[in-house]
Amino acid sequence: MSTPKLLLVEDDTALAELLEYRFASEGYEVRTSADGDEALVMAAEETPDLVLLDWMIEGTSGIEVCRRLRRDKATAHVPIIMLTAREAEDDRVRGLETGADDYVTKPFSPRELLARVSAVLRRVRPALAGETIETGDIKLDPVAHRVERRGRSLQIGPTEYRLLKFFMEHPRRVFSRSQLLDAVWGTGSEIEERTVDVHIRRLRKAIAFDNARDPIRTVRSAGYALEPV
Amino acid sequence: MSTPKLLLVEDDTALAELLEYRFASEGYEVRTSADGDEALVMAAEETPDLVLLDWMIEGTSGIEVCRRLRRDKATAHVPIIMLTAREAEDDRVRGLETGADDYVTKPFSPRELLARVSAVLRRVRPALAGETIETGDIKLDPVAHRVERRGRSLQIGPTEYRLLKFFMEHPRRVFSRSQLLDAVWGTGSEIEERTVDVHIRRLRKAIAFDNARDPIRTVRSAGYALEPV
DNA sequence: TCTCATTGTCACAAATCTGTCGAAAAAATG
DNA sequence: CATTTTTTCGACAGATTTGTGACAATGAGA
Repeated sequence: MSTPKLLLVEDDTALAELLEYRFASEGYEVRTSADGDEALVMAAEETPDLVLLDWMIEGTSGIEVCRRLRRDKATAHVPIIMLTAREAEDDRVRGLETGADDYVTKPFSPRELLARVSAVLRRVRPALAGETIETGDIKLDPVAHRVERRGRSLQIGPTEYRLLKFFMEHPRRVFSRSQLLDAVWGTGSEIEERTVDVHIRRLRKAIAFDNARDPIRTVRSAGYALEPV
Repeated sequence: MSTPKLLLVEDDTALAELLEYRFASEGYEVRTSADGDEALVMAAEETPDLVLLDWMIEGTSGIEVCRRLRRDKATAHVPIIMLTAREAEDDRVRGLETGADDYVTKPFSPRELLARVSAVLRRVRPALAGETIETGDIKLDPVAHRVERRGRSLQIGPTEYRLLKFFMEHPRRVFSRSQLLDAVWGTGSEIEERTVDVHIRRLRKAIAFDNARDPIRTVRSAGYALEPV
């Protein structure tokens, strides 16, 4: 899974370190700069997934950084959350008008900022916020109805898709044919149990990949299970 | 340009009226409800573009309304801004975790809320804010009502235009025929579902380009999606 | 009024999916 | 090793779903 990359622009060293630590421990990759111009260079070097921008930094002002980020095509669509002083409503409004996506007023708790960051990422890049299911090397995006393995997208039929999705929602667990019929075909479907085998085979074929190991395990006289590769 | 539709859930009548007035005069279409359950019904009737949700309402609580909005497929992706009391940080964090996009703490100025709403809409549906949207090599200018691909402008009918615009506002996502009917033709239109197919074909034809890949993906038994090329 | 673009439906063709069989293969059993 | 049980595999006909061309109705603009 890709770890979201944050760019933190904050000249209060103590606060910066605190945040860096918290975000890192939540699985984010954080790069920090205390200076507006330096931050712009860093953003140009490696486009971050989200920018945390203190409004009151020395040198190039926050609002100017925001504007320049928006102007450059590479960073024009990177979400920006600004960190502002509580009182300055004007700043906040101006920030939103300039193109920031959001703000958090100081003092804030790291926990709150985390929730905010994740909410914004969820909006902008669902895949980063974990709306997709990942099992081993298979990724399934329910919103886009798309399945890929090792980055390559797979061609997969409707029933196989539902079957795979069900398996991925409950990895490692063994399901009997009748359980699968209930879960995937719907309760009370009058379908031959053997038919499940056929769809398992079709699913296997659909997700087969070069010589990668088959992630679907047959449990003799019990059913099938998906084992993350 | 289309006027953004807001749903305001607020049981403080005075505040509700104030906001209604302000937003209306800024070109928004506002529907108001003082009650959670009623609000859910209203949202189901006509999907709003954004929900303003007071956290402390009588009856069904704000958090519950939020959760239910998220659960229903039709409203799952409608942005929600919650209005909370200043102190309750826990509520705010919980709200963001439940799926709200944003919050504003009371008391707030209408001006600030306006900026916030417009920021969220810009992020989620740029076309509502009058910005041009770009998806892959297709560019759509909602103000000029023009579409171009790789610099060359495309001839495109009204319905196909709305369809494309909707797709471009939600790239990659799969929409069923009935969702498309609701979104593009308007709720409750009594139109044959298969008609969507025909317009998809017309749209495909309109945006076809030399031998460029067709960006509209058919998802069998599910619907259609726009994939950036 | 006439013209022309647009719209919603339909019917048919094409593509794709589904559930079942029976034979072959593989795994347990004794 | 022979037998029994269970799973895999290939094939196929019927069913669903989607693509496409044609057409009549509608309505805006000349």
